[in-house]
Amino acid sequence: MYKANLTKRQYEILRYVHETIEENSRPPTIREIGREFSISSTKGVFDHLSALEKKGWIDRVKGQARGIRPVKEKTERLFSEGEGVPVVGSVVAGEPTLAVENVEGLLDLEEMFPNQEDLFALRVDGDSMVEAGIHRSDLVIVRQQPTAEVGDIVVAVVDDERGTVKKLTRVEGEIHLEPANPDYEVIVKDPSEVEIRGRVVGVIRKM
Amino acid sequence: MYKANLTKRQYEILRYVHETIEENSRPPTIREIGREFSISSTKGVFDHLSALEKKGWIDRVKGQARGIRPVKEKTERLFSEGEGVPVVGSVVAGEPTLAVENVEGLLDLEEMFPNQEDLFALRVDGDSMVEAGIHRSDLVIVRQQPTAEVGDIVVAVVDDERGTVKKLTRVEGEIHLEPANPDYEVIVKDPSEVEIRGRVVGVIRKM
DNA sequence: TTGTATACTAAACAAAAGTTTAGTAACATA
DNA sequence: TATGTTACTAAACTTTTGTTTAGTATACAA
Repeated sequence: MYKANLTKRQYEILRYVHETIEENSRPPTIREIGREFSISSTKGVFDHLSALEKKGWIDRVKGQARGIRPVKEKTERLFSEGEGVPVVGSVVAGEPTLAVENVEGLLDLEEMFPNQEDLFALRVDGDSMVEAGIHRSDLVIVRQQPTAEVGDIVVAVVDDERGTVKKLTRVEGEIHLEPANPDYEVIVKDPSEVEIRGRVVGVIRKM
Repeated sequence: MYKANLTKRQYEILRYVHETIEENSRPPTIREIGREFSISSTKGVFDHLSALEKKGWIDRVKGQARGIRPVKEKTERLFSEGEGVPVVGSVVAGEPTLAVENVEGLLDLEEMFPNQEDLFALRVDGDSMVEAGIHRSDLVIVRQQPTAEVGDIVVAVVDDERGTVKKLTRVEGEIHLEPANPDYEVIVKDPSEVEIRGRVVGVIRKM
């Protein structure tokens, strides 16, 4: 056994198929694989594909040109070396930071903030939320919603002004939009005067 | 003219090719396109592909099965509706936040923090940098480097301990690792006792 | 009015690619 | 010792797929 119940040859061929799709947006033909690995008979390659299919790494569309379809999640997991930014659990003295043992996983930003229709990003232009860790020019990721819970950091529009990022609280029937910076004052409004646009669910900063 | 110098039919066929690749990891054959659009003759489709090629939207690998290769950037730009989180410039009263006019672009996290070999992400486990906007359990994006400039926020290993995130300064030949929290003390060390592992280039927080 | 682009049908052909049959050899497992 | 898996060759066969030829019809610009 080589890796993940595959033989070395099967692993190499699966990798070649995966890479060909990445590069050319289409799977290789049996003869292309044969050429790459110097296997003169198409049957030689065919057998490898049958083995890969049996072991659940690929699907095949019978009789069709370039009918190899790697099972996506499995295959991507197998060949994900170097794809994405690795997340390390801790930095320890002596060892190189990116030693394989230290890597806990890959940072999947698409997964953290997927293409959901109700998400948008807004660049922050004041410093009223610095103590909440939201700085000028940070991007806040906002989930669109017309209401929010007390304690949420929200994007709200008040007095026909431009939107502002503040912490939402309620005191005696009034809405308080609290900055996280002593230099700014709490905005106190009647609920009818505040339009809540969404709740901040993430912050991204590039320095 | 329909969109981007294409006829309606050409646009539809290009979109079908694009979507087929997205869904099945391989381009359609000429006959598959014909089936989709009820074009009984392969020549009908062939002509459309020739037109698309001539107009620079696809490349073709002559004589090969599924040899249609959409020109990546152009095609992706054309069909990128809804892909990614939109970045809005500001939130204005009255208008729906995600109105097309407000969208400045799409948040491309892969572009912000690309798969560069020297990047890694580290989850912050203390609160010593809160005043620099780095909170407990934030992910910091770190560029690996053995030295850094004064003023940089760095990941450093001191005294055989686990790595720590601090601001780097130098005073009279000594290295100061300054927290951004008055509850913590500055770490003062001889340069030989400090291993700098990298510089913080980004922060990502999910709430 | 002539040429060019678009949008096709129908049929045939050639090349590419998948599939099958027959067989060899090494190696591990029961 | 028999059985199954791996890893192939060689050759033939079938199907799929790309390509070409011949032709129709419409619309538009020079």
